[in-house]
Amino acid sequence: MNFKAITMNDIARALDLSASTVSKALSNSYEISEKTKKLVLDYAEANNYKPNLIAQSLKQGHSNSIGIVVANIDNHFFSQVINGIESIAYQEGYNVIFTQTHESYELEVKNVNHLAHRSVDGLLISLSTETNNIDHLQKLQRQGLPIVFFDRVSDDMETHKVIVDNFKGAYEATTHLIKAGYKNIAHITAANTSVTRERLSGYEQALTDNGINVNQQYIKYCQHAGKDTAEIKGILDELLTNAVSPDALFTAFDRITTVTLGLLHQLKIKIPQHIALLGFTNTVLADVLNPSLSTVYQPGFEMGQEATKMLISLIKTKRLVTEFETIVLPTQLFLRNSTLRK
Amino acid sequence: MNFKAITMNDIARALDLSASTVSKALSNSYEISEKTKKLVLDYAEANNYKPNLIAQSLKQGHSNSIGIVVANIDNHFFSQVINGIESIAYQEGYNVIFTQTHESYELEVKNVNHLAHRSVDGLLISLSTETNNIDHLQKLQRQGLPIVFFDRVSDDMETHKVIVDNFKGAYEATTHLIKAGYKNIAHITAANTSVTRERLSGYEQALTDNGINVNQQYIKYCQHAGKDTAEIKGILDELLTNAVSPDALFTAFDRITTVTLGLLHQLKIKIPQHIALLGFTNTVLADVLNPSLSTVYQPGFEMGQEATKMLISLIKTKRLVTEFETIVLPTQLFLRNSTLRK
DNA sequence: ATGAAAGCGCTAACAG
DNA sequence: CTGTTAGCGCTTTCAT
Repeated sequence: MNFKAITMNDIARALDLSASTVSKALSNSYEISEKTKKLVLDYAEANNYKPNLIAQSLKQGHSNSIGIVVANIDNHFFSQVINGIESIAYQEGYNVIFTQTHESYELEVKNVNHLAHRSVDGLLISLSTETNNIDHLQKLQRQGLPIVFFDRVSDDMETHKVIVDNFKGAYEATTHLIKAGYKNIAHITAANTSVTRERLSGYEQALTDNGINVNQQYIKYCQHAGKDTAEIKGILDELLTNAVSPDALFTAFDRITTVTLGLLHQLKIKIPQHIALLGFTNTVLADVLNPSLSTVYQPGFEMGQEATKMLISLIKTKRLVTEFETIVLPTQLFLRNSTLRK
Repeated sequence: MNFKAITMNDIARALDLSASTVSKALSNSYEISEKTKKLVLDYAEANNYKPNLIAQSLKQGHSNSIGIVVANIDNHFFSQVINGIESIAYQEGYNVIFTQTHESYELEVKNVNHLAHRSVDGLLISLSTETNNIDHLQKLQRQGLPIVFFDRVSDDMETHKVIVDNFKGAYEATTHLIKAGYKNIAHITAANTSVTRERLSGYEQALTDNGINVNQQYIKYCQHAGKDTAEIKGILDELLTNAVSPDALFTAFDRITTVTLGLLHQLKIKIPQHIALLGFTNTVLADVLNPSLSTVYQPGFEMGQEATKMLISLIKTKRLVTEFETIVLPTQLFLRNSTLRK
């Protein structure tokens, strides 16, 4: 059982023409007579001819498709980014292939290489939490593959990037908690990404600016951005048995935020009476959670759009690009019941 | 700016060998001496050689990749299915390419054809709500492309299918509402899919079996499975201004369920006091919604796994397959506060 | 206006 | 053990 579609040679043979004539007719070349064009087009139509895109790609050296690498698609933020990417890509005639790293460095390398050597014309990537080393990307960039970073970026490569103002988003969130009367604000975040560092400094700066000492015992890292519920459970246990248990949590990643909410429920901890909760998440359910959840929202759709526009411009440029841009989008703070004034 | 990776010919030229020797060395053929193998392997390693998968696919007529078509990835159910698919596919050495139809027939046709002619070895598909006609799939099947349906299937094609027991899931859900004391149970569902019909009959049968008349005014269809919030808003308005306003809602699709919850909140309708809510959804947040949400859960991960196993077996079979199987997985009913006894 | 031929990168049958 | 050759389906010169 093997997929066999009709080819140009089949058409050529059937109509007693040459393959090159058929090719030209199909692409509406001025060299071909109207009569022949019609003949070919009608036959192709009638026999459901579709060009073999693999052969086209091999011949042309490009494929009109772009590759996407994200941590997980079952994440509100990333799925919004993907929708933004698609919206621009389709409009510009590009197809989109996406892959998940599941926060694994190994899978990231594998997927990146697979995409590159399946001849995507460019790559859009948000690094996995495990990734420290971007050799795999640098090699491809040196070979001429256009790469644009979004969300979790690396300083080790010069290219276009799209991020949100993580520092400001975290600063505003933390400041809100302080103004609402919370004093002992813990921070749960993912290990090792650019996003981690920026949000952490926003958190620390807000504390400092309000005369609160940064307590290292209140800063907790998850290895895989919240995929491991047990790990977050352990972190909460540590925080809650601390000499001074925190009265608010500021969570920095989508999955960490929602998992934390679930765990606090299981522990029968009242929000915000016992502990307030505010986190980065793009869930559309924030309003209908119990309690409704104060969130830092990231413009995922717009991020996808901007990154894609930049990538396509890189793809289309013939000359070497050496001037790169980093777009910084604003976050939005939505205040709901999980951070009601103390 | 064009991606140029090192090729086998580059290696052959550099080492003064022929391309076929290099090819054989790289695939560890018994024909090649250890010395030459080492020479080639080392050079390839040092120069970051990666085979051009496009060329391999063209040559071999297959690509070790499978294509997935779903409505939307930002849907808890579908993203779980995708994770199930990946788990089997990777293990069997296949890569996965997925695309979204956004419930559009046109996009479905486009994506299906794109995948097929980009030489995926097989296709896994859940139909869009708009799809009535599966010519596009039948043509490909006739040409020998293995196709497996999951979730939203069609009777118009003989092939392997994986579904859940939609009738039973809906029957149990409706019966639960009745037993809990609800009398006027409305049903909001998506238009036009196999899933719609099966869940609708489960709902109707449960009513009938309990001596309740089926009221057509209580059965409402959304055109795009809940993507259009305004449409659901309109439906709720109609239901609530009905002569006898329903005291319970049974929603049949993931997105419809969560959007309905949000809209009831906006309308300041108390759940379950004013209206109970129970729906199909795979959201992991069901426990922490307000109120916690009674749900019909579908084993998405397992569905993805089963479908992929079947597809890969079809791909690997050389002879024509004429005996097809439909796997039916059970749903699970989770009772929470949104359907508390009246 | 049409066709012959070469080649994209790779594999495989066949020769040596 | 290594090389030559042909060909996957398509595009693109270059002839005719």
